[in-house]
Amino acid sequence: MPPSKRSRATGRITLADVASAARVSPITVSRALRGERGVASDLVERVQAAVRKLGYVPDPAARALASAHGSHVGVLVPALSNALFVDLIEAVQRTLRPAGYQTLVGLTHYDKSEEEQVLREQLLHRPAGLVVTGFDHSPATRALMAQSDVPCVHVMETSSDPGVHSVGFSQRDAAAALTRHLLDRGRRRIAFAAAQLDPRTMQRLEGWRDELSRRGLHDPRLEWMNPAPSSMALGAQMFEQILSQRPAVDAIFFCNDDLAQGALLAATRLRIAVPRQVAVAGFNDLTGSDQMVPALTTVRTPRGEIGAAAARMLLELMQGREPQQPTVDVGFEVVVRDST
Amino acid sequence: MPPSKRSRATGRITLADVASAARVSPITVSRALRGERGVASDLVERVQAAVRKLGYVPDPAARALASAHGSHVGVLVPALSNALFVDLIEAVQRTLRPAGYQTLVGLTHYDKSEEEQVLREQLLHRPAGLVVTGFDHSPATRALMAQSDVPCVHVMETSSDPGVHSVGFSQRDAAAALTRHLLDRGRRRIAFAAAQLDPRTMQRLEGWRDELSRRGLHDPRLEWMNPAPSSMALGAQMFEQILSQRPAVDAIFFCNDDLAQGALLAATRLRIAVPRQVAVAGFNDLTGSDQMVPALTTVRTPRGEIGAAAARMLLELMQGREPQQPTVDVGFEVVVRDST
DNA sequence: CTGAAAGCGCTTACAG
DNA sequence: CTGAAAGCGCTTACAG
Repeated sequence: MPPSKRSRATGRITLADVASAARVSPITVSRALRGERGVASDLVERVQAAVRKLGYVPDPAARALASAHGSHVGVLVPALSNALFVDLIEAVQRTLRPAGYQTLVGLTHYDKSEEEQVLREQLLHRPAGLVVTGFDHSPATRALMAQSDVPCVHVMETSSDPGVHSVGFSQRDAAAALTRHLLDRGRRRIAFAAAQLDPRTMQRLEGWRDELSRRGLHDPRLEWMNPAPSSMALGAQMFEQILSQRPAVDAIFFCNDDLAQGALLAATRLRIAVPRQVAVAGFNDLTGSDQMVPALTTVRTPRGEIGAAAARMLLELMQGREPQQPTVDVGFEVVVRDST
Repeated sequence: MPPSKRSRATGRITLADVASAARVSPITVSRALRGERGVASDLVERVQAAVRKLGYVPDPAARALASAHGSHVGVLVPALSNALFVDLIEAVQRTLRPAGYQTLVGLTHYDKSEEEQVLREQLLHRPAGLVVTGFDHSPATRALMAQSDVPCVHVMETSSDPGVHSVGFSQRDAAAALTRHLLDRGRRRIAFAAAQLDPRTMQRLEGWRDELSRRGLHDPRLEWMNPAPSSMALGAQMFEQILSQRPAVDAIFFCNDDLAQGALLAATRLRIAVPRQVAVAGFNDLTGSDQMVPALTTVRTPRGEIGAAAARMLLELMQGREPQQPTVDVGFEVVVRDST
């Protein structure tokens, strides 16, 4: 029977209905459902029975209004066009959903002021928690996060600052490890080719520099930094440019796999022998990298683990507990294939 | 000054604050802000001035509780691993955000019962509107959507059923057009290779069948249907299988670009001449397809337009207006490159 | 065209 | 350990 048009009643089963069915007060139902302890176990059972019988589900809006926050978590990432973040979000969502939290994705498009704007909107919706990419934010963004006292976990990078929670790995170490691999293969004129130039890319640049400087092999003319968005097409273009302007280069380390994939396709087109003439390496081990010809050497970055671990950490924080470790380093793995 | 610990006051600027500043009643503020007409223009101005002066922003939770629904839109898509849906979501979000709506992404993983579950959760949050992929839902899903009376726009496919709102294109016609292109190129033994086997893929199969049957060229043994998730690796594998088991095949129509990209890479690896020995075509024109060697012939599907048009249509519906057209067909384009 | 009252469905802070 | 009251910040339905 549809509710009368003139009434505001929603016809919804409410907490009050459960309370009268269980013959307890609404507050007790509320407490029992949220697992607050200090509720007699027989009452909890009566409440649960009534909930099952009536098919009661709490109203998130009412809950959000009455309590300090909603039952959703905001996740701020640069863009979904980078498959890295798609994997991250899938993992976050998979961990949070069973705990009853919705995931609200905010896209910053690698822009600090857009991030600030998105965060502002997200905060209006009073999220129960926040997952934020990296540490490079505008002062206003930092201030918003601090004021809001919404639990927050940073991902992709790690920090040892007190009070900061993070899950990631050392971008710098990972880049250094890959560079070391190229050196071990006998490469000496190793170019670094990057696009987008986000903070993590710049950390990879540092790792590459560290490793080469240490052996006196660092040559700033082999740094190819392009602020344009990363893409296969750009990788192809950079590959051609680098080889034509620096013919002696014997390896190129691309800061992301899509660039490297584009480079490998350009090599096929131009009939440039990889790795014989020039080795090509990427970063992130994205879809298709193992299918390239030759298969791409890269760094596998465990974004699935990062997402899951960050979500678990956030779950602790949202329950008012301090996680065992404020920082989780999930590591990385150099995946050697045929392109180096 | 932080709010007293003992008070429930949030310190937030409320509609009541705006009302007293503007010297009108709270209801008038509410009406003015929602653009409800029938509010004197001088009052509207006073309200707007007060809002600006106080920096007031409405509380979504309170709004959601008091009214029938929240200020967010649920978007149900199969998976973010298919770049198609990433583009769709970006476009939806770009259109909805300026109108004050948040986008809540629900992932169904190509599973009808998971879709049902996700929809159930979404509905609990009382979305203002819904964007749903396709028309193939479980009976329970259909019932939930019908009962909820949340405005809903279906995307990717179109329907002419009364009362149904949709934005998409004819998957079947698009596949037929691509098949025609292959026939025009002189191909006669054209295989159809598909993965995932979602409804749209099956419609493409029909389009391929239509076109070949019409000329007496349809051969069911050239249908390669694999329910596994679509990927470059699978495309490579299917390519090898098809050529070894059906050596006379002179073209392969892959139902999605990632499969076709994998096939092209396999061809490079196996030194099979494309398109000389066998033509390869894909579908969707995903990132990288123009970079392949040879560049991939495919069908460009305007998911950006679909997302934007669907969001605009939903905006109308959420304002209680009926859109000019209940169905928008955005069309498609066969993009001929070098692989056919 | 405008408003006073009631209510949306929960949880908080207090009291016992 | 449990509850009656008040309140979160809006909008609805009614009346004028």
